[in-house]
Amino acid sequence: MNKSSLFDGINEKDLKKMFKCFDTRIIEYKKDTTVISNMAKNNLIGVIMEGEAVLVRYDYNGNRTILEHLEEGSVFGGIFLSSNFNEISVHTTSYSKIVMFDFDHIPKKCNKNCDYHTVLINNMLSTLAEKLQKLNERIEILTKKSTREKLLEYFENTGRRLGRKTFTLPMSYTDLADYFGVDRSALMRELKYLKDDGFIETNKKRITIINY
Amino acid sequence: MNKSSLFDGINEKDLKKMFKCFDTRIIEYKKDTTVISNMAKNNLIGVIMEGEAVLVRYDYNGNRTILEHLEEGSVFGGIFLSSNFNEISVHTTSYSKIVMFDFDHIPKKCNKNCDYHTVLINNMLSTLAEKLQKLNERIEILTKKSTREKLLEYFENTGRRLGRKTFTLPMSYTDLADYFGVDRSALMRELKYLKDDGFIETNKKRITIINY
DNA sequence: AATTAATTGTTGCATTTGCAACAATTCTGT
DNA sequence: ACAGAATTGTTGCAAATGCAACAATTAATT
Repeated sequence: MNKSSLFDGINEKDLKKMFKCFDTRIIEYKKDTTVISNMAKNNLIGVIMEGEAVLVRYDYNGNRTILEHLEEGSVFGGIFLSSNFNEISVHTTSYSKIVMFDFDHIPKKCNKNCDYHTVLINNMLSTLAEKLQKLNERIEILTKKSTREKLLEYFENTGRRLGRKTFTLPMSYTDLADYFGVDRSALMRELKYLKDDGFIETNKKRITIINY
Repeated sequence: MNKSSLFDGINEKDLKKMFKCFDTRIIEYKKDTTVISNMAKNNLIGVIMEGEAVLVRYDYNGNRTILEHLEEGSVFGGIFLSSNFNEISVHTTSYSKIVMFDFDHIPKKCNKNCDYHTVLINNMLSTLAEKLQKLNERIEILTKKSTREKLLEYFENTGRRLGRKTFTLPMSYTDLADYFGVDRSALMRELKYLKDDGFIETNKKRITIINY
């Protein structure tokens, strides 16, 4: 059950103790349920113990954008977001079991001074640092001026991370276009040009980077 | 001297103790000095105690990009960056006094169990959260499709934060274009269109949002 | 297995943007 | 106070991109 890096190194028994001490609620949700709305304004931390969900945002037009896919172990909460986001909520995309507690518990020195507390704080630091890394990587891509550069940078990053030249995209092209902040059809077009120019080969969502 | 939010709530005396315990180096730099290069690869945390600096990045073409302006109190370090950034360094833009120590000291339980330690960890959590907020806000802008939308979003955010419709840009238009990942001349052009269309008024770097 | 929903792939066209180049202005250092 | 550097402001033009619209394919639901 303990798949989240936030709880890494905390054993089952301590975790139970902690959940009690933190006044944690573990809630089970059916598919397609709104877990919390208006998230940016509160101080809750949530961890997906089982299932999947999405972090979504509604803009003033009512358009829904997926900000993040949350899977087993993912951590979410207002603390990770910009405070001028308005309507942010979490929706389950499958049956899910989610733990929620108040962020304030983390820095507070527990009166029982539980030893898992130190571990949890370290994990929280790592979790925040990881999120920062991801955001920085995305910014790096978003600031590239052309869609071509965005694609190449993204492919190189993915290739480097996996240590190989061929890989399957972890998301749909529709989502990739959103990730790049770019029109989907424009992305497909540029993808074709990249193939024509011999930079990559593709087969559905399988990408191969060509060494030139 | 203690102007950084990282050291908030830690008094002068404790700070000195802490610096000793953390094996901290306080170094003074002349203007235009490289403080550290290849930063993404190490684990150092730096805090600007006095002066100003920039966080810069050299890409494979040797082009220099300013990633962040660091002022008194700013915190920098590999932990805040994406690991696949290559050449990141810090350059002073004025005489500066900078504190550096290893990040590993922060989560580690100090053997003397100094009470400022808890405070420091809390501050570190806030610092990380603040950085996340800033990055999220920038991503929000970067994913807008047009320069016009980017400008409007940015102006609205700034106006909301300051609680007024008129304000002075905190950076040059050149830097703003970089922040948006957009060509500078294209930004100037769009700015003119926004004026023509009555969305804003400008006088040098003074912007007024027009209620329509 | 059949129906519906979602994603992919493609294209024409208008608009936006980047790029290059230059003059004007403001800022900085000596 | 001056010289050089940096920033601002503008423009023409080519290239890239967004938008709309649609068919084809694949995935999901009942």
